Amino acid sequence: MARKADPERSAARREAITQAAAKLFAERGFENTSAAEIAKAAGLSSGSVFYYFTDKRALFRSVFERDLPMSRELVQRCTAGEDPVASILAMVDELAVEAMDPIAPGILVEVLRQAGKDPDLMRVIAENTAILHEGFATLVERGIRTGAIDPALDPRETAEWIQVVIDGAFLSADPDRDPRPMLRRLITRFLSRPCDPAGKPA
Amino acid sequence: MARKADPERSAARREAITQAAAKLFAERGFENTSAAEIAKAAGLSSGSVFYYFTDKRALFRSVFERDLPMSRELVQRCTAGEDPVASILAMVDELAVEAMDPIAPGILVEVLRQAGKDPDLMRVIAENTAILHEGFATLVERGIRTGAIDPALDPRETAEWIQVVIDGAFLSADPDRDPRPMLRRLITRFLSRPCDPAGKPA
DNA sequence: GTCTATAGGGGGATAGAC
DNA sequence: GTCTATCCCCCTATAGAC
Repeated sequence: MARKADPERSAARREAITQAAAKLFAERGFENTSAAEIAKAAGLSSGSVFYYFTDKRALFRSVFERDLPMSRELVQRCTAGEDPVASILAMVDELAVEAMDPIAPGILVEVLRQAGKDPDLMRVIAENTAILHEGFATLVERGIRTGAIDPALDPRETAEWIQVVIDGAFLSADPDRDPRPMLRRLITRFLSRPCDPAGKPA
Repeated sequence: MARKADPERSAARREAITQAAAKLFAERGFENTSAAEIAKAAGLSSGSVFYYFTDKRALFRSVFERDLPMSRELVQRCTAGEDPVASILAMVDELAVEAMDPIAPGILVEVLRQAGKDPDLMRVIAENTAILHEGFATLVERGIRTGAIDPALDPRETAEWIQVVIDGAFLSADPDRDPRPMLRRLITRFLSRPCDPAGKPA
């Protein structure tokens, strides 16, 4: 029985607003989604939205602040593996699964657009990118040392390009189509030494 | 000396508005760019903008309608070559050069967002994508027949993935960095038969 | 054709009751 | 904490003079 200042109920409310906002922002865009619409979708009034969030941009940021712990966990888990190339592919696979979320393309596009206008959001996004970048770069470097990855590659630049390909996959994601097989082919061959058969040639 | 209804002056005006709009839309987004700002940048009044374009969306579309003839020409020129893989790389190279335009990431993001809201714009974009898609698919098929490309690949799906990679490169384009070398590596290896050295192993 | 002025509508954020 | 009501700014698109 909620007494006062129930922090659980409060957190649940915030989360409900964030989720409703994510869906609407992805479908209709930031500027074309009014606080009133978000409030309605979350089952409360527009006044309450501004009780939980100082303004609309803060609400938008909350969508991505949720991702930071997930990215950290993903990198930590994947950099623990033995085989660097397999670990990279595991990371890519997991990120690709997120791309199959129906709202993924919309929300990616929207965040890129808004990041240029909101320095706070920019920081959140940059941190998320940096976390993944570090993970990929570490694994690429490790792969070069073990000889599984082409030593002609620069680890940081290679990490960036892996992210470029993933971003591309997010952009044109189709919930009905699993991007992972082709992503694996792209990345495996991108990383491999000039004439080696990739990883396991089957 | 311009007499009346000078069609040249008129076209130049339209073009000036379109160019100013492209820059501002890319930098600040569609909704955050007012007709007055575009007018000012193009050196006329907001009323005149609506003399040349029925509404703001039509103005946005005009930015991309310019691209259609360019894409057609590009495909025609590149499908005329002898070596299919080299032709694909030539197409990718040319598209990548466009990605080095400072406004490229912004305008790509913006068009993806707006295409979902404006069926007319959607048609323009779909046609441009289709033109490039046909070009790539034709070349992939040709490459499979000549034995230069892995026959395990489906031409249309492969064409889509080439475009995915290009879109990714556009998204994170940096005017100071030439994406072409890495794009070439990605695509060459993506296409090649399982154990062949890519194209020219040097 | 190009301008100025404005009608007309929408929505972010707040005030204040409950 | 949650609501309703509303202030106030901005912007698209048009009207009408020149």
